[in-house]
Amino acid sequence: MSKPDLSTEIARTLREDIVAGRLVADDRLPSEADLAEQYGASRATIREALKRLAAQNLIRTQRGAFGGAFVARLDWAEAQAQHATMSTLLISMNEVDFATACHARFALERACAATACQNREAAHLDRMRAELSIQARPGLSDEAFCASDVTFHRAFVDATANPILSYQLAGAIEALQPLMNMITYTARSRDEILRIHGDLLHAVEARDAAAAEAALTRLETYTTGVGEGLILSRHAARSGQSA
Amino acid sequence: MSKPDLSTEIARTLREDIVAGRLVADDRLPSEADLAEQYGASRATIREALKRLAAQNLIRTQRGAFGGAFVARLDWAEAQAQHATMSTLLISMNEVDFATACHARFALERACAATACQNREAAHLDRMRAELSIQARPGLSDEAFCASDVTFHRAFVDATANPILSYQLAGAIEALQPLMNMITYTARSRDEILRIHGDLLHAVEARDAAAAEAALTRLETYTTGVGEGLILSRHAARSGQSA
DNA sequence: AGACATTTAATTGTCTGACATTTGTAGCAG
DNA sequence: CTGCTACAAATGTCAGACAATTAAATGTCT
Repeated sequence: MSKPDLSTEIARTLREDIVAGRLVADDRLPSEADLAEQYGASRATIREALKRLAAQNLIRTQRGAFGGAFVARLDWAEAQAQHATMSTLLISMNEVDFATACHARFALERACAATACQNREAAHLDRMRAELSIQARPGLSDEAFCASDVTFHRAFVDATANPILSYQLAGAIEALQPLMNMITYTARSRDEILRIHGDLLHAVEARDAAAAEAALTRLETYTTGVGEGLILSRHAARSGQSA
Repeated sequence: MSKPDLSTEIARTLREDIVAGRLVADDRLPSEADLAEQYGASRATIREALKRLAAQNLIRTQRGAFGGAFVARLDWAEAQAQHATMSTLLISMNEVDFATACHARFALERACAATACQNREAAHLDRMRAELSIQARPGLSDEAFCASDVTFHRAFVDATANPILSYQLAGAIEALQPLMNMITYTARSRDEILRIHGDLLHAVEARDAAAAEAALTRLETYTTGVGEGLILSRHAARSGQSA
């Protein structure tokens, strides 16, 4: 067991104080000078520890008189963004194959179906309808179509009115979107997607969970199929080139 | 738009290089001195930037000759732990009520049922059986029971053989466990839990997805019920005291 | 008294230069 | 070939200084 760095240790201590609730949102930490004295470290070391916490969105700092480091009020949106980038990295680094990613994404989204059908309100339906009409616009760029795709699905999971589900799902959907885009740009048929999105909207509107799940399953099947086809043709092209 | 700190900017630049794949796992970053020269900043500032990246598990540093900062190979387990602590904080800070947390947890876990039943192997069943027998031990401490509970459910989601699902779910399960524990310590009947766990195991063994989902739903209903009861009794106690 | 300008003090952000510590590599001795 | 030593390249830490920022206190004018 190698001894960790001092700054790492200090960061760990402070982090535990926050996670355990000994330091609560908007509490002010001692000034860097005070912390330095308290931990018997130099200001530079303390600052490195604080920067670690800041990178994890556990604290925010303010300059000037009566400034300092404050325990951050971590909100859902911020955490979601962080979750999404971490998932993105994870997926790209571990080279998850498309079928696995696709399966996970829709399994998770199906988990929202029943709750979304139960709790959806008019505003959610409106958001979904708005995105649907955007997606139907002729001449829409691929980028815009994909962005609207994400928004549509986020509106769907938000309809669960469960912030935990929203947080988990929206993070996952955003993280997997680059993979999805990759195939959208080349091969996805917008008509088929639009049809399924419409079915999903109507299912949620009718509070028909089974139909919503069925729509998502169809979307999964379709997307997986397109992806597989692409990979096959790419393999064929590659072996053709390398031969 | 206030200008962000230099160290923040440098961290952002390097992070983008990593996320965009311009720097790839195990690549070595320039030394702190080189980076300082390159960015026109002092070593201290560079170090603060690097510490931020280290806190996000994007790089790891090695001391000594030919040491330095290397792009980290982010693995599932590490990310999962980070995901779990972030979720824990989020839940405690936003004071999610028990019913919402419970519903989200089981909705997500049910999302795994079909896949787990399809892909489960003997090893997964063995792990689940082992935990089940631990949970049946008389005189088992509450802490040990809860720990085994977590392990049991993680074995279940691992049976999906889908690392993305495992990552998402295990993070969520661990994050919600403290809330679950809170009620376990006081009121949960182990017999009922054991019975349902047994049913879940048998459903997975028989590859019966519907039965697995049903077991999870029963567990959700039971847990939610116990939680509600506790909250009610607590409210009653509090109003009794404060009156 | 009230509005506005100025000073002040506290605090973070950055720089500089130094030294301590760690660790792979090269060279040397046996 | 093995083991020891010396070296060099990094990161880790420290001390002290100055710059920049900001809220509060103080002063000033009307």
